[in-house]
Amino acid sequence: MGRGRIVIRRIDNSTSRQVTFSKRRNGLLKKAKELSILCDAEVGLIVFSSTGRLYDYASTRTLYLIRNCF
Amino acid sequence: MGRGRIVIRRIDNSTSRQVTFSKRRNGLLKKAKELSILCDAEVGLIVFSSTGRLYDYASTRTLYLIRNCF
DNA sequence: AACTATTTATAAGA
DNA sequence: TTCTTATAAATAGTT
Repeated sequence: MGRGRIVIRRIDNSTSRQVTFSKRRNGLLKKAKELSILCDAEVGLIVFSSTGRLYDYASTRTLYLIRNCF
Repeated sequence: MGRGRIVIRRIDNSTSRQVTFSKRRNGLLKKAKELSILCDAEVGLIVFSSTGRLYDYASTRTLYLIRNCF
């Protein structure tokens, strides 16, 4: 899905890992939202970066439930 | 991302909605797992179908935390 | 942060 | 409904 194929294993180089995290995190959040809209499904997604920043998406009240866990 | 472009809105036809749900749910779960492995990130994903079935992925202990909410 | 060659996901069809 | 395939979309490597 890019200039070359990659193996799904931890990316060693921290800069590359950061860049890939940013790209794929955005892609994942977009697809989570699309799934909930297209299919009328409840979706809750949380992503923590290695630096502890939180990114999330939830279709309705799911997010509140999840956040109450932390 | 297929034979034609689609607009992101609720799919009216329930059969099509079911089929799309199945395909995209699998894709989303796969990408959630890839993100966690590639980028060493914590990822928690839960999806409820309209019939109430639960599908999920979590990189480590996230899932347990989420499940305790329900 | 943009670009683009290429891989991957998937909408429609069989 | 499982498999196929044409095509849209995501993204790896580059600039």
